[in-house]
Amino acid sequence: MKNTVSISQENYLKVIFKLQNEHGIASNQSIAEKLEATPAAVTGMLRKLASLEWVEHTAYQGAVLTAKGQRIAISTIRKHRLWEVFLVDKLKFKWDAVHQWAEELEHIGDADFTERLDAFLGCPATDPHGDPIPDANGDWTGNERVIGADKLSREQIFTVRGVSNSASDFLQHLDALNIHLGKRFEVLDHFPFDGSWEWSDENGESLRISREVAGQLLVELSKKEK
Amino acid sequence: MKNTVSISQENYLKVIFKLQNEHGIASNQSIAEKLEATPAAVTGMLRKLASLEWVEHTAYQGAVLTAKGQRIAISTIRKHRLWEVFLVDKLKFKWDAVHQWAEELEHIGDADFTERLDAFLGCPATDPHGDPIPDANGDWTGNERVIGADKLSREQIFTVRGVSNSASDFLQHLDALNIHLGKRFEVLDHFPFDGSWEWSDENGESLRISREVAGQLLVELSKKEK
DNA sequence: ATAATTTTTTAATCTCACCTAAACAATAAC
DNA sequence: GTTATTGTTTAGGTGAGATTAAAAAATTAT
Ligand SMILES: [Mn+2]
Ligand SMILES: [Mn+2]
Ligand SMILES: [Mn+2]
Ligand SMILES: [Mn+2]
Repeated sequence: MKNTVSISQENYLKVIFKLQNEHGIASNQSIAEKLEATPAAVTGMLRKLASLEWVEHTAYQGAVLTAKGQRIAISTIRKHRLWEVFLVDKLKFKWDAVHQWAEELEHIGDADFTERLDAFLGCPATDPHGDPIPDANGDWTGNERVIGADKLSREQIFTVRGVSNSASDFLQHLDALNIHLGKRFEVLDHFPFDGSWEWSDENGESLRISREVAGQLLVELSKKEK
Repeated sequence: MKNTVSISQENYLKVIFKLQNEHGIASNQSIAEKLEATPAAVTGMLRKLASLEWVEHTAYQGAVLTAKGQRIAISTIRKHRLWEVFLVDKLKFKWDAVHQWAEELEHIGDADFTERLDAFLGCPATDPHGDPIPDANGDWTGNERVIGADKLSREQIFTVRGVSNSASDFLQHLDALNIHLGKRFEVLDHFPFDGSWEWSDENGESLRISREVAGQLLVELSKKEK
């Protein structure tokens, strides 16, 4: 009766959780892509997870987590993000290098371990990419005031709060642009031709931002004053 | 050609390393016991490790690590002990609770990761059980002055430096006796009848130590003065 | 509505690490 | 030096988690 969850199962539950939040249901193919596995492998695992009552699987439709499955997924995400904080804050990794290791560390430790880690890190609210860290009960509050940087208008002042893409090539590009979480900018201009932007930072230095970059940056509007 | 080492393989190499240091060669059965596997499973893995050139396996004799195998084993031991320091120093685990987690954590991270962890922990020389932590090159110096507490004689003054058994029941027993690394004692008496001892601590409190406990405590003699 | 395409499932295999039981070597006992 | 005992290997098999290739269902296009 030891219903213990395997590493592979945790990875599946985590991916299904994220897909389900985006599209309401996780399709076989979308799961396969994220996990770099074949659709056939996904079918097999979904049957397994369904038999464990962690997902509900409707043939040819896709999968949705049960309450129990969601609990496991959120706990894994919590551990993933806490470890990312550890890697950046304590081990001084760059934010583009932590995902791979957190992907392994997230499978280690029980509830007690996780609470110790959380306390040691000072109970951080977000991970190095601005993603919220669920609390020990699995609850969390996303920052509701955060919007995509491609939704801004001229003269708005805003603070960078997160990224919707944590791939290292994107994060390294942000480093090259000297864009990091917590930095404030003002929108100087927007160019419909290519969707690009001109922003200025707090020192008045102006920089150009491509549509691709703005589309994956999450920002929070500031009160009108600078 | 990706010659990557699996978790199971690292566990085998680590166990073979320790057995080989004790007995010159690691027998099939001794490996099986430590890993809680059957001798048949060990034979299979030894064939695999031999084909990877990490051990030399002579049928019916036993296994010895190659230079490459030794490198992997020592690196795993280094990671294990560094993680144990992390768990005790940073996450405030008791020393009897860290082994199980370190057994998993030791398989995570590359050389760069390990050096960051080492630096973060302040390059500790020993783990929470007094075992030496190999350096990044795989070199380490055991404390040559350390002897078993069952080798002491009356009136000798000594400091507890380590344990030769890290099982949690033993460590918890030491906690109950209020014996910890770094604590100094003096030998008051030794009783050949049952091999037990009488020691006194620095406050003059005397305590009785069984043969079993003394046999698994590692101590360092102090200069004659108290 | 039928045909073409895409997605999912099934079926048959694979690898890894393990198991039990039987055969076989090496050691120890007499 | 046979015999008994112990240790090791072989043979056959399991289960988890993958794979490829073919069949089947769902979706989209004509
Ligand atoms: Mn993972
Ligand atoms: Mn993250
Ligand atoms: Mn291990
Ligand atoms: Mn230790």
